[in-house]
Amino acid sequence: MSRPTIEDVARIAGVSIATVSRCLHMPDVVAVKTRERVLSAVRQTGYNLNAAAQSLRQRRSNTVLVMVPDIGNTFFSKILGGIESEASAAGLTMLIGDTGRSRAREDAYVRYLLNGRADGALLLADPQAAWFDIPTRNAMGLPPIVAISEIGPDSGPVTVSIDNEGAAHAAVSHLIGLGHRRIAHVAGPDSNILTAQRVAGYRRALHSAGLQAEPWLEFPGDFGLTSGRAAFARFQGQDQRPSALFFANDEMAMGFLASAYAAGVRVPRDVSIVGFDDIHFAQSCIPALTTIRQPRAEMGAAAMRLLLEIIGGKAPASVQLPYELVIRDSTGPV
Amino acid sequence: MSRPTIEDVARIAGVSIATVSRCLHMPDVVAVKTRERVLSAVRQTGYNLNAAAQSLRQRRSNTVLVMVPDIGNTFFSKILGGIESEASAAGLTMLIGDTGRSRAREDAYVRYLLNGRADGALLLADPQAAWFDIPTRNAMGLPPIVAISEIGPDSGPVTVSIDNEGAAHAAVSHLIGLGHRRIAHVAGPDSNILTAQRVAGYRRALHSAGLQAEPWLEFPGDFGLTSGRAAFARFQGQDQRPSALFFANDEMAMGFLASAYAAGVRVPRDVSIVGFDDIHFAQSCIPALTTIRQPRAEMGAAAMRLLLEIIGGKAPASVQLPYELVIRDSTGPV
DNA sequence: ATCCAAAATGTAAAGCTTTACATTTGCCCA
DNA sequence: TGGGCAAATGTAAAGCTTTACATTTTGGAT
Repeated sequence: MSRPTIEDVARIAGVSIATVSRCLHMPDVVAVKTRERVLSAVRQTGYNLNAAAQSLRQRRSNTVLVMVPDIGNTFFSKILGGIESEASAAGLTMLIGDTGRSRAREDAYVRYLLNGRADGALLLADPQAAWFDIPTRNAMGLPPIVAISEIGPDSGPVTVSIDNEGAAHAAVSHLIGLGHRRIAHVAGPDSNILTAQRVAGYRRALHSAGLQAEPWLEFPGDFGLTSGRAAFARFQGQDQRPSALFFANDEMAMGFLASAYAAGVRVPRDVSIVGFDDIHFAQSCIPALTTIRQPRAEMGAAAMRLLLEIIGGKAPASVQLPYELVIRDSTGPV
Repeated sequence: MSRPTIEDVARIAGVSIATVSRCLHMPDVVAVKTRERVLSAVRQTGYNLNAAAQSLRQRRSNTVLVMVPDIGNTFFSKILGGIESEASAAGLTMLIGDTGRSRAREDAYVRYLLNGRADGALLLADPQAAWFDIPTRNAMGLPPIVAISEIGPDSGPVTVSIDNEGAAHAAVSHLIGLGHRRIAHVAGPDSNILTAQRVAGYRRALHSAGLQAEPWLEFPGDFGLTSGRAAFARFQGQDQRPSALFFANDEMAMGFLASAYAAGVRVPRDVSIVGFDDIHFAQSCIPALTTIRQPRAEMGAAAMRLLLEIIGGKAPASVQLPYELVIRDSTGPV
């Protein structure tokens, strides 16, 4: 015996399939007595809607897909929480696709969208392929998309972001305010759109203070723990060590802290550290990390709301949310 | 103009819809010339399969749902990686549902399964509701399920796990081997099935060494940073401080480390610390954390393979994978 | 040229639901 | 009792694909 269908329910309840369908979706238009009979038949048969048939008929799936570049990156989790709450409030199921920054996986999820399995998508990272610019997307018939944070502005989708350049500026200005003059920056990967913005903010802050931006004070990085450790090695090896470092994310700062501790370099006495993101563990770093907090839950929620608007036929503008400099124990006077 | 259908493609290519379908799924049975014509028509129209129709007809969705209790918990990410690689090798798309340990969300994903949107599910946590025992599941007509780690054994699904009791035993024995005699355990939440297993291993290790398991050495915890900090407060306040603590997970150990550092208590000189899980940040704790590594990617992969077997009609047995004690810098002699 | 088997293609049904429209039922009032 | 209107229910089509089976085409052998 295979899955019961709406027809089985109808037969048992002694009504037509239309009435069963109405019982399930618009219960108030069917007579109370009938409704009871139908619902009891539903229980009796253990009936469940066939989502494929429903979705085929309704031409929508009541699902939203969130494409995450790396689910292991703690930065994304709170964003997902924000998305989920808005999505479920709107009756949509949120599903997460982890692209692992791989082209193949990304393509798999794009196909998912193209096949109509989701009514829209939220992008948490710059895609590998260029399928997200508006003309291409329309040509492909892709459902609407909203990007969060890591995406280029040109002809791309509606976006939720913070002022990364301004935030970097604020972080570095904080260091300057503490008397630091030789301040290094550990950047993100070149491929990431945020990298350039944060570098720009770093440089501008230096300039505002009459300082020179020196190439040898700009360290490469890739957002990973290891590149934080590498940054420490480079820091150690320099003749004129910077008295402070601004990291493009918290994870790299944590890698640096671990290496510094192991080498007996004290933070913030010997060197001040500022991170970016305020991830979960930032408060429990040793020492607790000064960083830039992004309103992650709110970013997710805002993106989901934008997506719902687009699905509803509107054409909302991109949104920029406020960041916050969270001063903890990893920064101090020179 | 709405989405092109297979019929549009057929018309343009001058063939029947059956041929188009065959071109897409069994290209070798159609003549080369025809195939070319069809594929060009596909490109021309920008045709994409309608997943709903396909799934309706085929009675499967080529999707596997992974239910995660808390996507922000870094413990899960590598498991997901393992699942993904096996899933995509089998032509399935992996989707993640974050239940947030909330009953409502969990129900939403169960409904997702019941509606036939996924061909099977992987459970990364003990469900809130009791829908996963085999009789209930069969009665509901749920697709097959495999659980990873955090699930009770009774009448539940096929499971992939490690020997938690043995691992806890190994961790505590390591401390005993270093000369520790007063060893505390910071447990997980009571609701979690793993908690009891790890407590049991802790107690057994003490007994094996002729030590007494004392209630005042068993601290409560909830796997969060904060309960690690609370454990430190309790540790501080005790007359006879333990010389070592075994934590039921790394995150709590990290909370403890942060508080200890702030209070000037040195690890491992003043107190030795062992965690559990070997999460990403464990190697960059200060000091680097001695912990139990679970083969997370392999656990995910194994679970996915089991699920595929069940889908394929077999009835595989549960699997237990080896753990490993990773000794770093947070443990030392008394 | 004819015939046959194999290859290629076509036809049509099935899969399950939603929904516009048609029909029936129930109720109130005259 | 009958008429009329609203409420309740039913009928049937549409949504798009896969696939068993039927039919046509191809190509080779005689």
